Amino acid sequence: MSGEKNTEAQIIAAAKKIFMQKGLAGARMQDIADEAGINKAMLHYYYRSKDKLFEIIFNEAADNVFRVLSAILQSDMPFREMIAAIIDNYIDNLIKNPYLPVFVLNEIHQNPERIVSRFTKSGNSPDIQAFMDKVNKAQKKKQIRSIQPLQLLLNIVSMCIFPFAARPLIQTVSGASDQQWKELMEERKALVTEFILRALEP
Amino acid sequence: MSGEKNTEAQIIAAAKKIFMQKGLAGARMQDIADEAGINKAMLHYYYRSKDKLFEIIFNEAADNVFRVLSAILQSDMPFREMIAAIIDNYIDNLIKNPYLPVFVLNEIHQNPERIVSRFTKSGNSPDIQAFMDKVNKAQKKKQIRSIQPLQLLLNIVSMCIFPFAARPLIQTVSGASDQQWKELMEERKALVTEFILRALEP
DNA sequence: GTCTATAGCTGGATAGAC
DNA sequence: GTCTATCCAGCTATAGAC
Repeated sequence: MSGEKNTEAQIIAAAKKIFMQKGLAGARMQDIADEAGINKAMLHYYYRSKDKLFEIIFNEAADNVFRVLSAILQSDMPFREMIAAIIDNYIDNLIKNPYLPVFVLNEIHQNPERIVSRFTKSGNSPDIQAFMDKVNKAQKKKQIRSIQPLQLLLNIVSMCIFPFAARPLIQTVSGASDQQWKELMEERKALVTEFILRALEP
Repeated sequence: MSGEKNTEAQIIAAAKKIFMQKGLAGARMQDIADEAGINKAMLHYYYRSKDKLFEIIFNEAADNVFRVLSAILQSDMPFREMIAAIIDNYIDNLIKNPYLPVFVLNEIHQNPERIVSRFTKSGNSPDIQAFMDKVNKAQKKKQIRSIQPLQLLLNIVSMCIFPFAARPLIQTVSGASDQQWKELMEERKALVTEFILRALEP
């Protein structure tokens, strides 16, 4: 009875780290056990199988991706503030979770059904319709020029997420140190917001 | 002597398909053999090991990613045309190679040294400096407003590549069919170009 | 060159002692 | 609950016949 809750949490933390870095196929139960400072048998004792353990980690990660969007879409800030909030929150979140994009993108790609079911399961799926309504409303009011809402949303999340997915490549190409990388991403918060708002000027 | 050159090419084509979809860790030599219509032993006869075969496929894919950029960066078109050309070529290329982004991103992430060595090996590494010079020159001429060139480049490639990396998620969220997806991406060529040029207006 | 058979190893999962 | 030992499936790689 010594570990129990504690061991459980340690396993989740270790699994998160390993799965995020190596993906489902690349991760080894032994890696996770080592990371958690226990042995393989315990993993099965608590979480039955590799797949079950993975599912927990993946769902948590997928929810994380959605949550950032949906929280903001549900609020009713003015259009420009909403854009700024989406970008600020995404980039902040990704600075804290650098492996998230590649992990989620890769596993979705390997098994698309996973994300479909997670999205349908509602709870915190982002309300895309609400976003579209807001864009259309801002257009009617002549606050922004005409643009297809889905394409705008793609532009926003692309500019937020992609640099993190391509980080090793970007650091190689640009020769940026880890410190410079962080500064570059911090700069992006204001820069991307301004970039988008300028592009939308009527 | 029957197959020879032909068999070799068949193996590469099959390996490309399987590795692109499943990645290094997820792919099985048996999958590749099945796809090529031969048996496992042949793979080793021609390419020695799984790692060697993978390296060939990965290098080809990485070069592809770089080539799109470097060809345009080497030409000396006017600034606005260069932007349009980068976007057109990237999106066209990705419509033809939908698995490319996730594959390259994921494998770079698993083993960053791979891309570093590929980039250093020159040949067709994109000339980032040339891009930066062009942006600075356009700024001096007051053709565009002030922006850090690297950030601009990130914005451009992000908007081109990310949607393809996130395709299953986007189709789920938006409910787009495969046909609608293709139309959406075709639309993006003009849309992203206009979006960027508007954001850069002085 | 191409195939079948199999060696040799890795890794997920379980049995059973404590 | 936790550990050690072990089973067994699946995989890469090779040996050897044709």
